[in-house]
Amino acid sequence: MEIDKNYDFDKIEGKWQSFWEKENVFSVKDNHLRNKKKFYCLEMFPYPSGRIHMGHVRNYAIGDAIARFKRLKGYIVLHPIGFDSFGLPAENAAIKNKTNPFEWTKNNIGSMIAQLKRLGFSYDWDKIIITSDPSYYKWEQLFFLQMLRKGLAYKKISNVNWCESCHTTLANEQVEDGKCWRCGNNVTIKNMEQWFFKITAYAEELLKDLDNLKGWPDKVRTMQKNWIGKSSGLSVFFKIADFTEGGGIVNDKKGENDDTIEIFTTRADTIFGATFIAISPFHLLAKKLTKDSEKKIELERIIHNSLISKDITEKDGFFTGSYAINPFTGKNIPIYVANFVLMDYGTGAIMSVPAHDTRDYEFAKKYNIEIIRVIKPEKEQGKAPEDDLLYTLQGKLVNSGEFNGLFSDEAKEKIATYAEKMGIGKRAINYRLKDWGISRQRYWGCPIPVVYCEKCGMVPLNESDLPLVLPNNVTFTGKGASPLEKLEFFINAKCPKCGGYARRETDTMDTFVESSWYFLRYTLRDRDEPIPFKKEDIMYWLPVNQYIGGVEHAVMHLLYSRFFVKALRDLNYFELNEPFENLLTQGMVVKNGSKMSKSKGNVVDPDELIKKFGADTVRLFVLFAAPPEKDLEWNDSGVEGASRFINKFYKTIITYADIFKDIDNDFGIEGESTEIKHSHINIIKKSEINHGIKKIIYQLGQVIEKAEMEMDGRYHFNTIISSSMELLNNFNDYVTEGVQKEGVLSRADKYLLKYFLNSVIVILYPFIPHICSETFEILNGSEIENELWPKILDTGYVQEKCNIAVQVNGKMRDLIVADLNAGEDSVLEIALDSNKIRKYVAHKSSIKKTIYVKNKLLSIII
RNA sequence: GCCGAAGUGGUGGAACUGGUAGACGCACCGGACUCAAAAUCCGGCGAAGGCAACUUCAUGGGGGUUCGAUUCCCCCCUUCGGCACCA
Repeated sequence: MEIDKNYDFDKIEGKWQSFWEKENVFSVKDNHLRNKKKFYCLEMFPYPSGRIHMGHVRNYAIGDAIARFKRLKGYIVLHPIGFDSFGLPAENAAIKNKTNPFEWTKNNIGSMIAQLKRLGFSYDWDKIIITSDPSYYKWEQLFFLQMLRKGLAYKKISNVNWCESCHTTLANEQVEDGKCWRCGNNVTIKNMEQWFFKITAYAEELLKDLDNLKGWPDKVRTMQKNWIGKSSGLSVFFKIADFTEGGGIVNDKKGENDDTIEIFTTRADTIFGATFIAISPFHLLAKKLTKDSEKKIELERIIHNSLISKDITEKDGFFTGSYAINPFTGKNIPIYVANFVLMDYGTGAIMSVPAHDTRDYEFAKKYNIEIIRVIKPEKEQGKAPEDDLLYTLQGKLVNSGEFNGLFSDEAKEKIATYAEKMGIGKRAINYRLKDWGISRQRYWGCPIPVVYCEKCGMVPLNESDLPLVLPNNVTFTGKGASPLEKLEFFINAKCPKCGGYARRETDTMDTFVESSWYFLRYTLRDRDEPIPFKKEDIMYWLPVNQYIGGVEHAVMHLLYSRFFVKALRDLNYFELNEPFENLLTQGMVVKNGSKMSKSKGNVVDPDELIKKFGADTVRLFVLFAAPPEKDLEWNDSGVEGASRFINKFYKTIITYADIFKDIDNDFGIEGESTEIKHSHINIIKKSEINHGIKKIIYQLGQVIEKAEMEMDGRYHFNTIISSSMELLNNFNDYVTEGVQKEGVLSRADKYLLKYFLNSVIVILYPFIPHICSETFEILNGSEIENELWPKILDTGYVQEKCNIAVQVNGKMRDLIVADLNAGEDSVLEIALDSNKIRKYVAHKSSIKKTIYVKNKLLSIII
C-alpha cells in the first residue's frame, strides 16, 4: 500500500469508517459464540433533536473506548445505539413549523446517524431502536395490558403536577424545585384522573437492592435512597372528642373512620407533647369538621393556594372547632387544618409537637397553641431563651408519665409496644416514593391501549389488536387539549367486550416508559420475530455490564428502569433483578464555567471540529482533558494539542515503517512461559537486546498494566493517554539518541521495537480508532480488529539503580542513587556520604532511629 | 435548613494501599530553522530569597495522629450537586 507522508484525517477516517460499515465489523450476530465471555456496553440513547452536541460526543466516546477495549480483551461485545424518539420537541416543532412529527423525527434521526458514523463509534447498527416506531411501542402496550391485569397499572383521580406550558401532567420525579424538568415553568396542581404504574409496590425491593449495586456511584445510590425515603414509625389513632365548640360533629356512621384520625409519626417518643392535630386541607375530615361558614371559606382559600403552587411560603391554617383525644395523656387537643401537611404522605394528618418539631413550633407560635416540653437534651447547653422551647434532637423523656427518664430510642420502642397492646396504634413504615404517573395529555407518545365503553366501562384492548398505532394525519393548533381528542376516527372505537360504542383513551404514555426497557430490546437479533425479546438473550446479555450517561437521570430514568425490570420479571419474562451492573455518570461539557447553551452563546459544534481536526482529535481531547466523571472545561487550544499529538504519532509510525516492514510479529523471548514458546519460530536471547530497548519495553509493560487497571472500572482514560504520550516520547528519544549510543539495531531489537509500536497503537485504539487502524495496517498489513490486547514481555530488564529519597526528621533532604533492592545498611552508608545529608547528620551515633522503605525512601531521625 | 461531593502552579489535570507534590497536556518565555511568518524542533516554567550551589514556603484555612499527610481524624471557609415542610 502507498503511505501518505502527511496525516490526512479525512481520507483515513473515511477509509476506516466505510470499512467498518461494509464489513459490518461491530455487529453481533454469531449465536455460536455464546460460550465466550460477553460484555454489554451501553450509553444512554439520545433524543433525536437533530444535532449531536459535545455532551453526546463525550458520552459516546467514553462508551466506545470501553467497548473497543473489551473487544481487544477477547469479549464478545454488544454495543448498540438507538433513539428515544417520542417526546415534546417533535410536537412543539410541529406546532411551530407546521411540520409533521413523523417526518421531523425521521429526518433528525437520519442526520444524527450520519454524525455518529462520522465520529466512528463502533455500534452494532443492526440493533438500532427507534422508540416511536410501532414495532417498538407495540410491546410497551402489551406490557401495559399485562401490568393492568396484575394491578401494576391503574387509574385514579388525584392531585397531580401540571405544567401549563407543556400542557400536560408530570410525574413527581419530573418536577424539579417546583418547576417542570423540561421547560422550567412553574408547576401547579390539578385534580385529574390519571394512569399510574405501581412503583411503590417495589419500594422496599428498589431500596434493598441498591446495596447490591456496588458498581454504581455512591452519589446515585444515595439519591435513589433518599428519593424512596423509607421511614419507620408509629401510626396512632386519635379519637375525635364528642363535644366541640362548633356544636359537635355529626357522626353519620358511614365510615367508622369518622370518629378517628390516624396519624403517622417517627417521633413517638414525643407523643406526650402533642398539643394539637394538624390535617391536610385535602383530608376528608377537613371538610367534615369545618362547619362554620367563615371557616369553610378559609378552607377553600387554603386549598386554592395549595393548588396554585407546590411552594408554601408561610404556614397557614385554622382551628376546625373539633378536638381529638391524645390517647396517652387523655387530654383534648385541638384539630387544625394546616397547609404544610401533605395529603399524599402517610395519612395526611399529623400529631403536632411544637416543642420538638420546627414546623409545629412555627405553627403553634403563630396560632398561640400550647407548647409542652417532653424531651430534655442530654446536655443542657447555653441557648437563647426562645430556642429553649424548641429542641428537635433526641434526649431524655420528661412530662411523659410512666415513660419519664427513658431515652428517645428506647421510649419509641416502649411507646410503640404499649400502643399496639392497647390497640391505639401500630408500627408502620412509610415511603416518600409515590406511584409513577404516566399519563400525558400529549400527542407524540405511545397510545395507551384502552377504551371506555358506555356499557362496560374501561376495557383494555385485546392483545391481538396491538399495536394501537398513533395516527399520522393530525393537525396541530398548539391550543387546548391533545390533538388526539379531536380525531373522530381515532376516538371512536368498538368495545372489545360487547362490541358497542367505546371512546378511546387519548392520553399517551410518559416517554420515560420507552427508555425503561429499550436496553432489553437491543438483545433481540431478528426484529421480525413476534416477541419483545427472548428470555435466553436477556439471560445471556443482561445485566448491562457498563452503563454510561448523565447524572441528571440518577433518579428518573434509572429508577424507572429498575422498576420495569422487576415488574417484567414478575410477569415471568425472565429472572433478572437489576438492569445495570456498573454505572458511570459522566460530567458535563462546560465552557467558560457554564453549561454549553445557545442562550449563553458558548456552544461548540462537533461538526465544525471534525471538519477542522478530524474525529480522532475531538475524541482524544474529550477523553484526555478530564476524567470522565468530572465536568470537562472546553479549551480550543487543548484540542490543538490533541491534534499535534496525533500528527506526531502518525509521523513516528511512518518514519520507522520501512525498518519494520519485514519484521514479523511471531517471536518469543527465551525463558518465556511454555504455552506460547512452541509456536515461535524466532527466539530472542535476552543478551542480544540493547539495554535502552529493554528499558522502554519495561516501561511499556508498566503502562499496559496501568491501562488494564484503569479499564477495569475507574476509566481514567486521561492517565492512560498521558502515559502513552510518554511512551512515544521515550521511543523517539531512544531512536534518535539511544541507538547512536548503543550501536546498530539487531534483529532482536527490531522485533521488540515493532512490538513496542504495535502495543502503543493497540493501547490507543480504544480512544483514537481510525489512526490506530491505519498505523497498524501500515506496520502489519492487517486489521487491528483481529488483534488482542498486548501481553507484557519480560526482556530481563533489571533496573540496576534506583533513586532513594532521604529524609532527616521528616524533611526531604536528598535523593541518592543505590543498587536496586539494596539493604538498609548500605543505603544509610550512601546517604551519610552525601554532603547534603552530612549537613544535618554529623555522626552516625546521633541517629536515633531510621525507617527504610525498600527502593523508595530512608527516613533518619536524629 | 438537611444530606453529599469537591477545593493542588497562569490553566486542564497527575500522584496505585500515607513515602521524591506538580506526571502528561495547554498557555507563556527563550532559542533553532526562515527574508519573514506559520508549522516543526530544542530548552525553561509553583512562589520568595541568592551570582551560585542552595535555602525557605507551598495541595482552601486552622488544629491533630505520624519518622513522614494532597492522602487518615476534628473544626471552619468556599464552590458545586441532591432534597426541601415526607411528620
